[in-house]
Amino acid sequence: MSKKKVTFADIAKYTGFSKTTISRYFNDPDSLTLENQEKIAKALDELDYQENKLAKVLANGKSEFVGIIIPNLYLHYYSEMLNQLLSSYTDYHYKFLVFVSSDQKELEQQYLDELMAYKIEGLIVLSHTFPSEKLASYHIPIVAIEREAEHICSVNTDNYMGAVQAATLLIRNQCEILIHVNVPVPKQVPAYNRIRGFEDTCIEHHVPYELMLQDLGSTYETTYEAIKKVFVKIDNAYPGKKKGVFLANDTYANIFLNLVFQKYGTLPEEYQIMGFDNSPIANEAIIPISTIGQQIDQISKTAMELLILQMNEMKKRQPVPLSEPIHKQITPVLIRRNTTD
Amino acid sequence: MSKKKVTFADIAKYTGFSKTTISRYFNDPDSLTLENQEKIAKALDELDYQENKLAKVLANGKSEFVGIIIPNLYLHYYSEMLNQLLSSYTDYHYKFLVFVSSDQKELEQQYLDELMAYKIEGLIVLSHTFPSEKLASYHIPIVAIEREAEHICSVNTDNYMGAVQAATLLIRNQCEILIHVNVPVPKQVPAYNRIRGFEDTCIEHHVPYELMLQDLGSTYETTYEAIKKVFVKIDNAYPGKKKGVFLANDTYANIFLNLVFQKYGTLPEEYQIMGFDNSPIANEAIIPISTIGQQIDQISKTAMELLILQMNEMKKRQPVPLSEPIHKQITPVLIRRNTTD
DNA sequence: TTGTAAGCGTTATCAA
DNA sequence: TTGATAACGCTTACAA
Repeated sequence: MSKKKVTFADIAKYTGFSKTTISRYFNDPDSLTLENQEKIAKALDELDYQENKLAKVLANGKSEFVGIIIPNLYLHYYSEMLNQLLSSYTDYHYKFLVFVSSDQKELEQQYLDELMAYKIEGLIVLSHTFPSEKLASYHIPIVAIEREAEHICSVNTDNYMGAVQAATLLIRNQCEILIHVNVPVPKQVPAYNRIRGFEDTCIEHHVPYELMLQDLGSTYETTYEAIKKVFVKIDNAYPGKKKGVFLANDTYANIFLNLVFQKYGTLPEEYQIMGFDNSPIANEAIIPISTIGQQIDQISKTAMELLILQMNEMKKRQPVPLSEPIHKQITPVLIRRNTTD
Repeated sequence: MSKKKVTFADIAKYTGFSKTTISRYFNDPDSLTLENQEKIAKALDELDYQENKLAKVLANGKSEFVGIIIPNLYLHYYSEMLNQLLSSYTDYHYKFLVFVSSDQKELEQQYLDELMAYKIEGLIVLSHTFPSEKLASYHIPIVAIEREAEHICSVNTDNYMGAVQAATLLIRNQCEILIHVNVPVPKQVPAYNRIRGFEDTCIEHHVPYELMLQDLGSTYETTYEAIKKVFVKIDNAYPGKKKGVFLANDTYANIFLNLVFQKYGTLPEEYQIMGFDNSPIANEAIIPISTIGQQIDQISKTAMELLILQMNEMKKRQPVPLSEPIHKQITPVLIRRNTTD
């Protein structure tokens, strides 16, 4: 029974060295003779030593913890992002304390308190609950992903370019009218640029367009009904015209496609459909949907690099915080599948 | 600039109490007079005290950490399970250290080492990498979810009952031939019982059936091709017969449905389709797919309860570990949608 | 009701 | 290359 835990003191006693030397064995092994390294290694093994990182953290201040606050794991975008972030362990060995926010201010405040109490070295925020100003006031390394980030570093998809790519493809495919289906996005959130990019492209190419911005429900069922109304409206408004429909995400696009397919038994020539996100549903739809692929792996990688940059700075004796938050954009990729010619 | 962190010693000096009293203020406030409580509260506020849980843990041994090792977040089943587990913070205030396993033995060993080094109080395992015997050897509270768990506590969906429900519905709907599409599941994993439940039900009702157990690919594309072959085979083998097809998950079912739909332009009377999992794709398919719903919230809840049971035991002076691992089953629910009459 | 002092298991500083 | 000794910030007997 390995009841009592063995500590550096035990190893020291067992080998005749001091605790300091044992500590050195772990943190700077080359400062010991090879012979002594082996002695200690042997003792470690024989006593079945288990390290205690908490004690280490208390002594040296480096928790190797990164906090993550994420809105939900229901949307593929978020779960895949979390997946990528967690997978960065292989490269950096940071450990992640993960909280799902569900948008309650008090709860999220608790999360922040806990994260601070556990001495996280950095924080990645995807939730929208707190303004970046408040987050910045914690004075720890932070990176925001796809959210308002005036006062903190951030990584976003280049939403503008994504919309430009989508609209351009629809125009190139001879669509006579372009329609963008979206919710009324607040100006300060990054996704607002999808609307701008779409509009600018249509104007630039002198192509007629319509912006359908409205509440699109919050459950699948309500969303379905909302999109259905949108479909009926479009289908009636532009008979015989080639319609390029750019929907704000793949879930919307899939519903729209299903509605078209159910009415016509196929996807007629006069409909072109583009989604956004490249989530699985775009690929698994009755006809694989063309979409704008957010490069989640790139976003995650960039976010970690940006965070580590700041965390490394904090480890210096005289940390010089960034004078200005750094903002990065990742260009999305156009994924042509079967709903665009 | 709040540079130097304030500790109990500072509060003690400031208020004239001892560190012990400050500690008591947090852990047993009622042992202080109301007046002194207020004094301390005031000091805490004025000095802007930030607690340090790591120091606390080192002193009292209770990390409030639970480790989670999960195979991936790509499958909705896993991401939703993680979501539910993380959400249990609201009830129990355990913090979660999350790792995604990706099935590499060495990496997963690292995860376990880290988790032990951070003194987790308990562990939830969904990955299949290590046998339960090895996990049990760590002698910490563990709960396995939907995996081999001979030597550790576990929570599983009642896969047998799920398959019985699916097969029974297909039989009740007058299917003349029942087909189960699955991969060759190893006997020791819980999902094996889906096959047994299906077979037993068919036999009991004297309904002809076929088991199609074969490799179904590991990417969407290979899976699509594999299911396509299955579809062609079934479609040729039983012309004119009412076929009840029970697929091992909703992704398979969706592909199968798409193939049927593409061939016939609709779902013909002679096809009945059942999936498994109740993942979003079942609902978002061209026709909403009937499925067996895993009660992920129940599973998660039960898992946490089972873990907390063990963790609480460990906190006693004389912990008596469970003599036998406890295994719980959660009955899934039949979700009738539009692919079964 | 409050205080003293010895931990918890490391690392950091300074000496040797 | 190695060792004493004092942190790190909190808890917990044991005393008062």
